[in-house]
Amino acid sequence: MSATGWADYVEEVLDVVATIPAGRVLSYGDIAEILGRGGPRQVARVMATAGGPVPWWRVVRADGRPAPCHDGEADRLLLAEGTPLRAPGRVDMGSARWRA
DNA sequence: AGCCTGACAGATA
DNA sequence: GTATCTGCCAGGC
Repeated sequence: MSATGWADYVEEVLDVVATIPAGRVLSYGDIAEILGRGGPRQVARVMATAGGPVPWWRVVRADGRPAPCHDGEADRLLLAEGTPLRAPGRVDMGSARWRA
């Protein structure tokens, strides 16, 4: 039952991203898993199309590397929020991974 | 209708 | 450690 349209999916994804506290991060696949539908590509698509009003920098790849867009900006923002970095420009998944 | 691209993920070399 | 391929799902041409 996927009576949910694209707009609803966008709202759910943005809602989850907006719920991520500062200093924590979630991977695209994690968000997809939390929602229970779609996939990492769909979450990424939402961020690319309507990820403006949300802290997109708190959404990183499974490797812990920030999204390829505004790379330097993501690093700066994550560092400013005190996100556990395993290396410069790389987030420590395992500590920074947020859980509801 | 088909083909290509992509803010991804996992495996392999 | 990085580079490359494939698989997945949806959108754009």
